Parts: sequence; C-alpha cells; structure tokens
Amino acid sequence: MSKQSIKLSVDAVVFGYEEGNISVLLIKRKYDPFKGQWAIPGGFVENNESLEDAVERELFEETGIKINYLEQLYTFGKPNRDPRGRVVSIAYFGLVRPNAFKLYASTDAEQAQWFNINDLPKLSFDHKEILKTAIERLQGKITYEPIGFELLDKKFPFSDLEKLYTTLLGREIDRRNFRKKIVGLNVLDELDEKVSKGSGRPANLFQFNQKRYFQLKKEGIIFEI
Amino acid sequence: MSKQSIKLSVDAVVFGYEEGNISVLLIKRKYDPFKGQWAIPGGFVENNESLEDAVERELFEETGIKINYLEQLYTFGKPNRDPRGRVVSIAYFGLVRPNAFKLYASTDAEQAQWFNINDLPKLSFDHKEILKTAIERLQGKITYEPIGFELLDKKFPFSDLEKLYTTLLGREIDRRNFRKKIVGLNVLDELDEKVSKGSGRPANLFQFNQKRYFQLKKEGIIFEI
DNA sequence: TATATTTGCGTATAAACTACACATAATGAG
DNA sequence: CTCATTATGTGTAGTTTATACGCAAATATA
Repeated sequence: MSKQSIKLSVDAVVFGYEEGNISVLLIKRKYDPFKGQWAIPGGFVENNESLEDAVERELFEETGIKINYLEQLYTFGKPNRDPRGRVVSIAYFGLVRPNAFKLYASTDAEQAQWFNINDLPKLSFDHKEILKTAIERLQGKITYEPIGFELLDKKFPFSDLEKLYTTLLGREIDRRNFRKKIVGLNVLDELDEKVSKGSGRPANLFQFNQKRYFQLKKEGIIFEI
Repeated sequence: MSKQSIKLSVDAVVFGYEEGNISVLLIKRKYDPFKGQWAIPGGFVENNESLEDAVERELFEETGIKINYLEQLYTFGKPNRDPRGRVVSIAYFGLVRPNAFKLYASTDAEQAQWFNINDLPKLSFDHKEILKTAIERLQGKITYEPIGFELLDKKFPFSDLEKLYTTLLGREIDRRNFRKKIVGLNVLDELDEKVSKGSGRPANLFQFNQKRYFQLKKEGIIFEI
C-alpha cells in the first residue's frame, strides 16, 4: 500500500433548547477554506488525545463552552468532503441549555452563535449533511429515551417538559396523558415549591431524580409518546 | 499544531445465522502485530476510496466474501489501541447467511473462519470491545426493526423466522402471538409451496415482500416482540 | 395403524393508550 | 372588588394492543 495521507478531524453538533426553540451552535470560520462561512465547531485530532478529548477541546477552543457528555454520532469520510485533501471527520452531538453558557469565539473561529434549526445559514463542507444526520438522531432518540435533564433548568414546571417534547417532536401531545406517562416513569421528584410566570395558576416545580433518570436512559427504555 | 500522524482503518463485524446459531466471521492474522491470533477482518483505508469501499474491499481480500450492505457501527479511537502507533478504526457490521458464501483467506489473513459467538477465541487489538458493541447493536436493532431478509433463505418456513428471533433475543417467544404480529406487519408473502423437514406437518413457505420490508426498515418501525 | 412431531389457528383476559372536560389558583382590567 | 382571562391539575370511559393459553390437522416413523 502507498503511504496513507488521510487527516482525522472531529465535529461537535451541539443542540440547545430554550423556551420552545431548538438551536444549534455554529462558528464563523476565520481561515480558508470557507473563510467567513458558518460551520459546525470542530478540528483536527492531536496524535495523543482520545477522540472525546479532541472534540471537547475543539468545542471549547472555538466556542468557549464545555460539555461533559458528547455522544458519537457518525463518521463522515467521503473522499472529497474537504477541499484541503482527504479528511475523515467523526461527528459527535450533545444537548445543552444555551443560557447556561456564555460563548467566546477564539482559535479558528471569528464568532460563535446559536442558530434556530429552522433558520440556518449556508454551511461549510458537508456540514449540512452532518446536521441533518444529527437532527434525525435527536428526533429518533426522544422516542426511546427520556430526554430533558440536559435541556431544562434544574427545577422546572411540568409545562416546560411538555413544551420541550412538543417542540422536539414537532406536534401537539395530550397534556394529561403525557403527564400520566412521565409520572408513571418515576423519574421526577415533585418539589414543595411553586412558580408563577405571569397569569394563571402557579405551577409546582419538579426536578429529575438523577439516579432513576440515568438508569432508565441506560436501559434505553422504549418510550412512545 | 504539529503534524498529525494518525492512521485510519476499517473493520467489518459480519454476523452469520444458521439453524439456531449466531456466528461471527474472524480471520487469523498472517503478520505482526498479533501474528497467528484471531481478529475481525479489516485494514487500512486507501487515500481515494470511500470508507464503505474500503471495508468491503478489506473484507473481500481477507475472507473472500462480498457484502452489499454494511452499516456503520462505531469509530474506535483510543490512543493505544494498536501497538503500531495511533490507529483509529471505523467499524461496520453486517448480516449474512454463512452457507451462501465460501470463505477464501488471502491478503494479510492466514485463515478465515466462522465462530459461534458463545465460543470465541482470544482476539487481537480491542476487537473484543468492538465485537461487544456490535452484539449490543444487533440485539438492540431487532427490537425496533424487522430483521430476517439477510439471514434466512429466500423461501423459508415460519418456524425458521421464529427460531431466528428466539436465537437473537436469547429467549422463548410465544409462537402464536409472534406469528400474528409478523403477519400483521404485512411484510411476508405466503407461497403456495410446502416443505417438510423430517416429521411433523409440512410447513408453508414464505418470502419477504421486499418492497414493504425495506420500507418498514427505513421507517425504523417500533417492533416490540 | 398407532404414536410422535410439527404446523396452524382463535379466543378470553389484561394492560396500555387515547380521547376528552371541568375545577382550581393565580393575574389583570375595569 | 369583581369579573374575565389564563395556566395548572386531575379522572374516567372506550379503544386498541399485548399476553396467555389448547386443540385440531398433516406428516414421518415405529
């Protein structure tokens, strides 16, 4: 075999959820190729770091945010996906609350910004395809795994969880049945606190029971809403 | 950044099913490292071939079998998984009927052989971990996707499908309910042919209705047995 | 010809899901 | 202060889906 000259990079698709909006974190590229265009944060893997370390490092360098859990999404390796030569990229994805982070662009990025997933700019490389894959995974995920912990405040009214699901699923769900189902899963602790946002009856606050929540996630519970 | 010196390889976890046995295709390594030990077929990606082409080529070179569909499984990239230096490997997996192929070892492989997944030899590299991931994926898959087309003869009695599922799931299932469920999915065409193997009432033969079968697979139908 | 073996089918019960409406606790306008 | 408005919180009946279970039919073999 002739000498292999393939470069390896990682990309981080980070989804944010806030009050009925799903957004994704993009950076504006500082250098060519695609200088000035928007892209998914990412970069080359260093020789002695794990893939997970690489993606967390690149994400931090380019956007200033640190995520403790990024899940491997897919590896993209078409021969001509990067004009600089053969680059194979391992994409990861994660979920956060955007308001919990302050963005700071730095290395390789001129700017970092949240974009609503229904209002995306033109993307560099094959990042449109990567994003599409990530969105499909996200939508698939919520049908077989409980989701929420990563995307809601620590304490939240039930309506927040409901809104999260209607947003992610893109359709209405029955409020009463949804509540029964979630309560039945036993992943929520009801607190002795109420919150009132504007008019209407004040809502009880809930929080995730971490132990049971992560256990259920690990089991990959089937969870058809 | 200092120059990246990471090599990229692909591995193919190929599962076979035959009469109540699940097996996996392994090769005996011809060269160091791990010379003489068993390993999952695979090898380095060439500069201008896609990842899919690479994995199909390597599988063919080392075992003589050609598979038209290998699904990407996971990318393994721990810094010290290969004693030769940093090698990141993209693992794929596929399903076949072993009796439909004749094995021929060649490049890099001294021998290719099917192993029952309950009776595996010591494996090279981190291939034990790769195989574990593949088995988990396989077991997860059958709960939300119809499986069978790739693993059964073109025409088969219903009991073959049932046995396939009990084997893959590792537990008994109710014969009558299973049949009702599968028939309800509408993926099988009942043929006007019977087969008799040994004693007992001869069984009607079925075949998959390809169009509907692949449509259901694409939809990722939830399919709790 | 009787026995063993495998296929093919139906029904009753339990569990899960779906649809649906009204009382309660607050805010805000007049 | 009162009434209209808004959001929360809960129960039940009807339907669908899943589970449990037994017996007759068609062949091979002793």
